[in-house]
Amino acid sequence: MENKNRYNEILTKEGFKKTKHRTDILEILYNSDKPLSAEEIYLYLKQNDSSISLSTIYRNMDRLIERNLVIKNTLFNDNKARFEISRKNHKHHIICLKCNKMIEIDECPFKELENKIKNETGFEIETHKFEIYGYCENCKDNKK
Amino acid sequence: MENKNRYNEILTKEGFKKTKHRTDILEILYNSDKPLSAEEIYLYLKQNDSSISLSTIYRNMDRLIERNLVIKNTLFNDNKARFEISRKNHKHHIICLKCNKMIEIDECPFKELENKIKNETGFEIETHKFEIYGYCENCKDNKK
DNA sequence: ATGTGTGCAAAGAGTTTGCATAGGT
DNA sequence: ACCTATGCAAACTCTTTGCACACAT
Repeated sequence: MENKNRYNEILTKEGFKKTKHRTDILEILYNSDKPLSAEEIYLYLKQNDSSISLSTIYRNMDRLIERNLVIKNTLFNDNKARFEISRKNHKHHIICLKCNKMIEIDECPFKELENKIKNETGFEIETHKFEIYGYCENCKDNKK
Repeated sequence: MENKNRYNEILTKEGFKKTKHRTDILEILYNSDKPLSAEEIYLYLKQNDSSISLSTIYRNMDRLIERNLVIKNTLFNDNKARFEISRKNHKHHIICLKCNKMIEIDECPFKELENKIKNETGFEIETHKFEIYGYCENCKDNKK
């Protein structure tokens, strides 16, 4: 956690109060290379001598998502929401169907495609989701 | 529902008993142009003078997914699972963030990318998800 | 001082499970 | 006859909400 003040300015501008919980959540997501569930955030704080209630996490997520500071990710198959920081350069992942290991995919090759689809459908495009699923090297010979 | 026997052969081969509920579910998904939630399937049958319990739907889904006859889709943001028939040529969609209107995207341009990622990560790739989100022509001037 | 933020417990929503009965082979 | 499939109700998991108190501005 190098810079606890990373989000101070933005929080003020967006009308948020700067609370410890809010900055904690944002820092955890900022420093994570993968989307985290509410429970994962909860446990992280617990293991680092802090404490927070799950309802506080969910309530903050709602507001941070509204202001586009956080993105809700439902790409796993366990019906559990995960959250990630909204970054200028978003990332996609490849996810192991057995152990849930995730590796980032560097490129996002969808800019052209989005333009094409915008023209064809008249949609105003906000975002997209793309993830690949399979079995990682450790799991692929032992899928069950 | 043109052909109630579409899945009979497959069901037998996969060790399923041919029950009315199972073929109903498969036909509904087969004839739907979008993924359906368990409740949507439940209501569809109810409105068509049939009846089924939600647990039956969920139990069937688990088994049909195991055999790759059905795909679980978690790409919506409401933490509700949706199910779709597994087709030879899968489709991607663009989804309106307000009214949930979906339009199919014709192409699936990810075959090359999958090969590249397979080589880079060692993953054995099973599938991928890709959807685009935005506002359709009707909703884009009135997002709230 | 005011309004926003928080914890706790309870409520909600979606999904899963145990058990007795019904139905397919 | 056997074993799978189903309905019902209860249990479970994740998320949301009401309320009283705490904290940031």
